Amino acid sequence: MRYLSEETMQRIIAFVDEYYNENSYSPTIAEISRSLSLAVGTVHKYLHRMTEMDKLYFDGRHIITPYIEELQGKFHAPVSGDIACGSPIYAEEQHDDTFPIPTDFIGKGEYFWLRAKGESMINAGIDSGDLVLIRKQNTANEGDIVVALIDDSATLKTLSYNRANHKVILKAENDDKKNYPNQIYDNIIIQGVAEHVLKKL
Amino acid sequence: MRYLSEETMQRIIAFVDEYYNENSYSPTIAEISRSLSLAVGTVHKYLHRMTEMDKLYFDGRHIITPYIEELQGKFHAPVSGDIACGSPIYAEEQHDDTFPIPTDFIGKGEYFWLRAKGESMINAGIDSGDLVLIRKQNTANEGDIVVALIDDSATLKTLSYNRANHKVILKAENDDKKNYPNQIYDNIIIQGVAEHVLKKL
DNA sequence: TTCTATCGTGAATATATTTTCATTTATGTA
DNA sequence: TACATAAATGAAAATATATTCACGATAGAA
Repeated sequence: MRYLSEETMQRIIAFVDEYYNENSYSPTIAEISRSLSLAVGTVHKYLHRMTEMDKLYFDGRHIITPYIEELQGKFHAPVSGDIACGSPIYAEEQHDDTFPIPTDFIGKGEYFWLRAKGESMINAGIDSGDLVLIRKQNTANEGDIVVALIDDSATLKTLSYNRANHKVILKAENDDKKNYPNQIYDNIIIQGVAEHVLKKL
Repeated sequence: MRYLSEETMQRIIAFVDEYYNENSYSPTIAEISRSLSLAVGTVHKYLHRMTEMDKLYFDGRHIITPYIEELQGKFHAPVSGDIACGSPIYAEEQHDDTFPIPTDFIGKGEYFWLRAKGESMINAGIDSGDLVLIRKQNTANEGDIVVALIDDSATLKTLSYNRANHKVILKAENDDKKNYPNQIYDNIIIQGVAEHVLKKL
C-alpha cells in the first residue's frame, strides 16, 4: 500500500490520544485494529508511514502522538537548584524533581523551574521561596527578567542596556539600592527568561 | 520462592521509577532483569508478589508504582471555569484543561484550578487572569482565602467570623471598600481553600 | 554435619505483538 | 472492457514478552 487515507490517519491519532488519556499508555496495534475495524497489517503500515511523515512516532512498541508528547516530557520542566536573587550562587542543574506545566498558560520551548532565594526581586513580585518558571533562551529583550550567568554563577535580574557605552545592566527590583545596586557588565550569558511565578498564599 | 528481599523490592521500584522518568513508560521484565542483574523469573515473581502486597501494580504489561501513579492522573487537577473576585458568577465545573501540580509544593488532597477574574483580591496578591490553585474542602479557618458558594454562585474571598452574632463575613482584599464591601451571611458553603497562585510576569 | 528457610537461577513453554506480503475490493478512466 | 490507482485485508512468520517450575546457592540453627 503506497497511499494513506487522511481520514484513517486522523482516526488513528484520535483513537491513540483518547486511549492514552484513559490509560496513560498507548494502545497496541491489535487494539487499534479492533477499535477502528481495520486489519492489523493496515494499522501497522499506517504507523510506519506516519512515523516517516513525522505525524507521530512509533518504535515498534510505543506510539507517541504530538498530543502525547506534549503531555509527557516536553512540558515537564526540571526543577533546578535554588537561584540567588541577591548575591549570585553557583548555577548547577540539580534536577531535584519534575514539575509539569499547563499547556494553555505557556507557549512552546524548553522550560525549567527555579526556586527564588533572597529579596532582590520583590518589586517584580518574586519573593524568596517562590518557584519561578524560566523559558530557556540565550537572548532577551530589555525589561525581561533573565537568568544571567556571571562568572559561573547564575542570578535573576531585570535586563537593561546602556546604549552609549555598550554595557549590560542587571537591575535588582528592590527599592533598597544600597543593598541591591545595579550591576554593570560588558558581557553576560543569558540562560533564560522568567515567565511565570508560583507563589504560596 | 516464598520470600522477597526488601532490598530487591526497593531496587525494582527505584529502577522502574527512574526508567519511567526517562521514557514515560515502564520497563519490561527483561529490561529490569538485565539492569538489576536478576533472572527474569525472579523479577516476574517480585512484580506479582508486590502487586499482591499493593507495593505497585503490574497487569502483565504495565508496571505502575506509587510514584508513577502520582505523575499520571492523580495530581492533574481540572481547570474549572472562571471565578469572580468581584460579583459572584455561577460556578460550573467546565474542566477546560488539566494542569499537573508539583508533588513537593503541595500536599495530599483534591485540587482544582480557577482563573481569577476581577480586582477584589488584589491585596492578597491575586490579580485578574491569575490561575489560583484550590484545595477541595468544605471547612476552612479564619483568614483563609476560600471559594464560597453563595446562592448557587462561587466567589473567592477571605473568610472571617463575627463571633458575637454568629455571622460569616466574606472580605474582599481591596482598599476600595465602596466597590468591594464585606459581605455578611448566616451560612455559606465552602468549596475549597486557595493555596497557591500562578502569575504571569 | 544436617536441616530448613531464604533468595535466587535458568531454561522451557505459553502468550502477545509486530512484521511481512500476496491477495482483494472498489473506483475512476482510457 | 481493460487498466491503473488507492486503500485495505488476512493469515502466516518472526519476534518480544510473560509465565511456569524444578533446581541451586547461601547462611543460620539444631
